[in-house]
Amino acid sequence: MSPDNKIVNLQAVRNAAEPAGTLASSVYDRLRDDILSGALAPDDKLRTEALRERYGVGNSPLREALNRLSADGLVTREDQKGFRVATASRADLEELVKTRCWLEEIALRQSIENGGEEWEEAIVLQYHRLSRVRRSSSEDEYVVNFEWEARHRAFHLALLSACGSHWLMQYCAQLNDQAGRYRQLAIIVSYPKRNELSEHEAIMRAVTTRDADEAVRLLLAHYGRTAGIIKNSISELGGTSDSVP
Amino acid sequence: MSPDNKIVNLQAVRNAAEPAGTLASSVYDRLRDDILSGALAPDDKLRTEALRERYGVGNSPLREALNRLSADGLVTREDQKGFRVATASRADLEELVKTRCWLEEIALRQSIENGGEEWEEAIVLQYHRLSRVRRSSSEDEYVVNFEWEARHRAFHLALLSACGSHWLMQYCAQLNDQAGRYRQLAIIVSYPKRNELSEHEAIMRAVTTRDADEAVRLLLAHYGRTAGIIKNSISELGGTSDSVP
DNA sequence: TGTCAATTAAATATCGATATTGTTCGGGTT
DNA sequence: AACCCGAACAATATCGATATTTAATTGACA
Repeated sequence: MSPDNKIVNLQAVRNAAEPAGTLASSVYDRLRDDILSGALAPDDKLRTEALRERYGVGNSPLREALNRLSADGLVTREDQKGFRVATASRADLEELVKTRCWLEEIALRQSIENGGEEWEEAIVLQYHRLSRVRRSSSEDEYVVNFEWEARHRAFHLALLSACGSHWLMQYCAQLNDQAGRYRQLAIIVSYPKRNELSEHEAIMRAVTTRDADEAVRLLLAHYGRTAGIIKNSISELGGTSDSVP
Repeated sequence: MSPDNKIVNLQAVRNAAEPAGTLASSVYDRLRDDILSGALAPDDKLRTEALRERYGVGNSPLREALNRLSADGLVTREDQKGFRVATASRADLEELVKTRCWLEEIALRQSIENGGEEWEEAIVLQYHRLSRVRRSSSEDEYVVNFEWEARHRAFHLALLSACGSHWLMQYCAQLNDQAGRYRQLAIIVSYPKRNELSEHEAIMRAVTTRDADEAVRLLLAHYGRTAGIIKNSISELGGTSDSVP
């Protein structure tokens, strides 16, 4: 009956560009984008009053969205004290990258072992889609391109999608989003010249050749390099709270 | 300033026996217990009307609790259709155990590598606490003993607590809870005679000796055995919906 | 008579305005 | 300077109104 709005369970896995049947879901999506894109800075306190005005909604849907986001680890919640954007620090980033490498190595090896034709084709498809959009919306300066973000995410998740565990997929998706937030925070400082596309292509080749060791090596190097760039380009992370005044 | 109610972020890591400052948190705790103990059966649809009456609260706190639970994967949510208790199946159980073994092996090895005195002592302490309570509240038949559940959880998490990643800890805690739910679902059928305490003791010994391979072997065997028992004692999982009529 | 479709009725989720409760911050007192 | 009190503010809870989905019933047609 319902067309395609039946997302199973994992809120974190849903794609960004959906009609969002309920108002709460819509606010969830928009807030999520604002946090991931850095429009809402780490540690900003999220006053319900301000947010209601910002998104033009009532209390209930906003609160619901915030609760879901706190589940994703994008905002923190404290009883009687409200919500704030999750903090960001060098230590957190290192923990994040470390965890991501642990989990994605497992997921990737499992996928290579178990994945069928369908899985391989999905990767090729997602790579193609990724290669068709530019990283930045503007030519001159960096302006976040949500389409690129979505496709980048889709490509990386496709690599892992045959791991055989919904749980692990969900976790990887979550860590992926967190890493995306750090990327946005850092990229404002330095718009990288690195040709990421070739790295993605190399990963795809190793994967479709079923060379697990090589694929893992490339993937972890990919993350390590990104993490290095981020760390270097960030003097200190934290609340430059110039949003939602 | 605030005494000790400042749980960082992970709702899933919090202990069950807290004052719960806000109503929503209180409902969250109670609902969680009801699901983990099997009082609310898998796939039961959670009608807000019934639940509001059951817990004597209004709409908002209930909805908030449900949203948090859906983040923990204990309930599922679908736009415009409400909430239900997460389903349970043999396939899900296998996926769960598999994932748990992957993640806990990493966490345990890391902990053994990085953990200090403090960590070791915490394990010994938690083991002691676990050994002081009975599995069942009643002598004759099985009646869930929330104190045992809490300490069992604490012991297992203590093993992993030096892994160096909040993320990984959170995931392990979540999978732990899920496994706990299956244990409850199965134990109703067969109250096991197995002496779990000796297994826990063996794990503790291997860990405190820093014998990583042996510790991992024991831990995974522990989970495998439990999973086997559960699978055998369950004809078919699913809604024997005799709760919340 | 049986099946399918359409319509209606009941149930349930969503939403926003309002009321309550808790937290924070400043001024005055010991 | 430390402490307590009260006013202003923010978060949380309740309730009533609206929109949506699920089911049930009816009517038409094979």
